[in-house]
Amino acid sequence: MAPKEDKEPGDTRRAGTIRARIRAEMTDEIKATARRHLETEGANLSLRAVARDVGMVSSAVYRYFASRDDLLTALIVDAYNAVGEAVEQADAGHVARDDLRGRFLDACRAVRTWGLAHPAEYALLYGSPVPGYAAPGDTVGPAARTPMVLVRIVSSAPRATAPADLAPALAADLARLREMIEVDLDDTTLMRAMTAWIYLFGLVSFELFGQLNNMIDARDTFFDAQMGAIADQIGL
Amino acid sequence: MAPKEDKEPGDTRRAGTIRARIRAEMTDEIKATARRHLETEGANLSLRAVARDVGMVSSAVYRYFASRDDLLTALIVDAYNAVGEAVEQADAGHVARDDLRGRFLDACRAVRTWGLAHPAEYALLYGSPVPGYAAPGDTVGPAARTPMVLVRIVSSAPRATAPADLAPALAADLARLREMIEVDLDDTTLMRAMTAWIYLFGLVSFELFGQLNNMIDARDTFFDAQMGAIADQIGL
DNA sequence: TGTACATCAGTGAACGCGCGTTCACTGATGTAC
DNA sequence: TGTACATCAGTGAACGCGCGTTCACTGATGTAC
Repeated sequence: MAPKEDKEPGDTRRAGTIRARIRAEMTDEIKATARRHLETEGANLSLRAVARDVGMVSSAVYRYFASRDDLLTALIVDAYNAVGEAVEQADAGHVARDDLRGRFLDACRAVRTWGLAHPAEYALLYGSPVPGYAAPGDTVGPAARTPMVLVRIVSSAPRATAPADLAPALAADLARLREMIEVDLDDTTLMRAMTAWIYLFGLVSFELFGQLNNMIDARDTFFDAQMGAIADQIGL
Repeated sequence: MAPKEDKEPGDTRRAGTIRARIRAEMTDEIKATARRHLETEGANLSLRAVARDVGMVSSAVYRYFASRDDLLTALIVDAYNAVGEAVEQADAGHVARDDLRGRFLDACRAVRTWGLAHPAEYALLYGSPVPGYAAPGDTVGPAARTPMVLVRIVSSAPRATAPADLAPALAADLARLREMIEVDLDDTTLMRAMTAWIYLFGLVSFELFGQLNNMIDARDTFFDAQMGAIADQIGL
């Protein structure tokens, strides 16, 4: 992640002034309006349409975001943080800390609930890449919040007895990953955490993207049953 | 699926005439060009740009497809058939018919291979829904080909001993599903087949949509290891 | 085998829109002395 | 406390594009007799 000068166009570094407060409010309003537009237009978001809805001329948006892509990035970062926070709170709210399976299922349900409530933002994060848009480094921190919760829960389980027998290249990936996330866990457990992570988002994506239509109507039950099977699989 | 009059605009029912042959070739060329455009522009496909590339005026495309959405539908149907066929052939090519685990893993690899070769088409099928586009019934048959292969493999395994204990609503979904696919298998096995199906596409989507970037470089090995874990889980 | 008529593919102009981004500008708010 | 100057938010016009779809039309291909 390049440590680029974090100076937005027209940033008034010191908060507290009326101007700074209004600026923050306007920024939020633009983002909120853009989020509403995502619902109907998907990722091909129109900066002009957003400006119209906010009630300003299209060029004025450039006082807040340097380009359409910058606005998209802000939405993505916000959305990653929103899911991440929902999942973190779901886990934190679980009083029985040693009920790992319960904590795991609650965390998973939090992702699904957030996704159902914000399908367009979910699609922005986990759906098809936006053509011509390259996510900057700013997104990786927020993006990691949700998998981190899963990893912490899974890594609290008793260690697997047999060491994993993995190809060297994959073992190297896992070693690097382990350093990045700074959690102490063996290869088998890390692979299991990834299984859970991938399955969770695969399932939510299938539901939100319509792949379960005309097949499964009992969505809540189906979700619980399937995530339960994965919890079994990863030893929770 | 409504039995709508299957008459395309300007359809010359009897093939064999020069005109009909040229028409078929032009249709293919338009679709091929549109597929190329998908790679760079994603689902917001421009009919005019496609026409330009084919070398005709934009209005001429309307002799072949009634609208932009119709063209999209044709691409989607073709793509579902392409993955489906790849998976069917992978399974058919597996000589040891009782090596269920091998057949399963080969079928899964076929999906991934196809996806890596055609990422834009994959995204069209399994990524974010295209804003403003509603898939017509024509797609459900082709879409079912891939999961059908998985179901057939999984259902060849020995039956689970204990009957599944599922909520009535979900059991009803599964009963309906069982009738639709006309395969004789118990609830547990059907749920397992769905686990495999969902995990497979979750994993391929994560890889193609960039969620594994900067995490896993040994993609082939990771895929095999993860799908192997799922094969264990579903008793193959 | 020839001819009259019907069908079809493709053209080019038009309708009525939309877009992201730049630029010179005005008037209000904030800051330093 | 007052004043001069700097910063900032928002305007409105413009640039140079793009889009899907309709329509009247021409000229070529196909069909029925």
